[in-house]
Amino acid sequence: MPHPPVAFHLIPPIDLARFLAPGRFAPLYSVSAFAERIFPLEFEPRDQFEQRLKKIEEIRALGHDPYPREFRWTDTPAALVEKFGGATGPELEAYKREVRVAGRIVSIRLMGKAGFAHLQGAGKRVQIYVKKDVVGEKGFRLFHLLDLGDSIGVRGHLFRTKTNELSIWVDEIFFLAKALLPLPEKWHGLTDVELRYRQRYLDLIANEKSRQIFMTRARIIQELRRFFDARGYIEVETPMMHPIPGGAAARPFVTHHNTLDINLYLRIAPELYLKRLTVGGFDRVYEINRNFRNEGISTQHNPEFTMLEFYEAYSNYRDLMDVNEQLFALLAGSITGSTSIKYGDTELDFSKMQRLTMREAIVKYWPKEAGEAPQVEKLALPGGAREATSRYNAWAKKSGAPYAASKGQLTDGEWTGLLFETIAEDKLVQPTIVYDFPTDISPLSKQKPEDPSLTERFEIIVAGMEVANGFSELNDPAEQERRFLAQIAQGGEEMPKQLDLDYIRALCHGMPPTAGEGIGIDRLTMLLTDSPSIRDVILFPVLRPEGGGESSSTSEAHGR
RNA sequence: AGGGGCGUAGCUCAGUGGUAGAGCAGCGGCCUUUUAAGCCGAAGGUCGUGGGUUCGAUCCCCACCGCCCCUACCA
Repeated sequence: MPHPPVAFHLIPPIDLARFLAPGRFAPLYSVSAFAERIFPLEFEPRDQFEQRLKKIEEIRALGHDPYPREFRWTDTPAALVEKFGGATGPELEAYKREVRVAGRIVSIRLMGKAGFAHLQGAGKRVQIYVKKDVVGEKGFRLFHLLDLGDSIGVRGHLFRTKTNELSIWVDEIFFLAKALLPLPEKWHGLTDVELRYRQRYLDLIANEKSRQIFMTRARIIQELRRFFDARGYIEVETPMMHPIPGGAAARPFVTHHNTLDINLYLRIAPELYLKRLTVGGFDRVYEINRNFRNEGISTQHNPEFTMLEFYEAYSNYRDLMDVNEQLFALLAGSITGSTSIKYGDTELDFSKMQRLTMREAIVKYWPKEAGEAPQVEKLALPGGAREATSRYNAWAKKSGAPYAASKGQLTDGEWTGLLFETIAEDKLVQPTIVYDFPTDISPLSKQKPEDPSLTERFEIIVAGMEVANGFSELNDPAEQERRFLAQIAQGGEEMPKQLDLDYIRALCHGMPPTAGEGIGIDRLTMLLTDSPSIRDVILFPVLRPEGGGESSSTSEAHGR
């Protein structure tokens, strides 16, 4: 059986005599003073908190540092379960080696002069057996002082109990850290969603499912890095604080730099900086990082969210579509073991992606009850999308179907986009590439040579969610300036207020033909972990502050 | 922002117009292979907050706070 190398030598052994010298563990503060200070903060339950503070003193009295510096371990609980889960009692007896294991105590069963507990570490539990005869009087007193939630280390060897559970026969207990507050209920765990989000640390301890989701999220990001690294991309970090927010249409958060005395905006997209890098000769770049949008919160929106953005010189949006089909199939396979994955009540098949132009999608998902579907050619005519929308809306009003509400005057392209979102987007459950977006709603994409009203842009929609958005990047500085100015002229809170002149200047130095794309990591993770809400895949989603934080009606970011 | 739902012990949940209950956790006791350990005993609550109706409100009504879901917003 494998015996992993143990890195005991990395840190020189401590001088125990000096370390345990009298007074060494004298409390730095009085327990009751701590309790007085902390309880205005309302950490509950107070009785258990105080009980445990007293135990700290008793642990000190036994000669243990209640908060020691380290513990040299040989195996995690998870590793033991993995390696020895199948070993029989006699096998363990024959292969009797010393193990040193650390973990959090998640169950205790005390029985007079012996007892059992479960140590949880690296996501798995292993049982320990502590016998007074073995650990001695003091060791057993320490065992008695343990609470659920405490961190301990043990030294011992593996065996199987009468009921055949893999367990550690403990020779020595090392106290590692005190838990002053109790763990959630051991059987039902933590089910209150609000508590799960606010106190994610408890959720992670108590709910294996939650732990798995975040492990999977980490693997997804790992896989993505591997995918792009293998294709000659380099990873970069561009600014999160922008003097001019750009690269998307969204309301930014505002912050202030004191020394420079300027307002800065938390970025709504890294796009314009990444393309400056393409100008600079980084032909393949990607960034995985946060964007911030001062907008609504829902099961699909968190004010800060993680995007992968990547740019590839000398390619176009068709190349990206092909890359995406590979990437999504590969990810689904490596993360879930199959290209067909369960999401809610449906099976999503990532082995292929339907491709539809935006106009085709409108025609395909036009409700029969709303009358004859418009022709693709009709939608392309001036006023065509608008006419179709009003025909649809007339029916929607009567039938109670979603209404395509427009604010103000819309252009043909905006009508097309609106109609698409109203009737088609949420119908796109199976992975679908929707392409050829109207120019009017795609200020950063290159137009189609044969039809300047459309751009070489696509989105990947899965389970009705936009998970990716890519295009052939507009690199004509004159055309880019025209579109920026049009946006500014149009106004509105989510439109840029100011021309990003340096970006135009960068384009003037010549950006090679480039294809670029953003993939929403949070939504991708939702799909691959079968999570219905984005908050299930974000460790600390945005919530209102606890205890009724001040309601600042003077939010600068809103400018209202 | 609008609609619906929820808020009872640290956690998971019952419950009632007459002032509150269980399990787990915690406390005391018994128990040297248990495993949602068991047994005995004691403790733990401004029933989210504030008003109102009522002789009496945790329950009914109103407002507020927080969370969840749907809609809206989010190219």
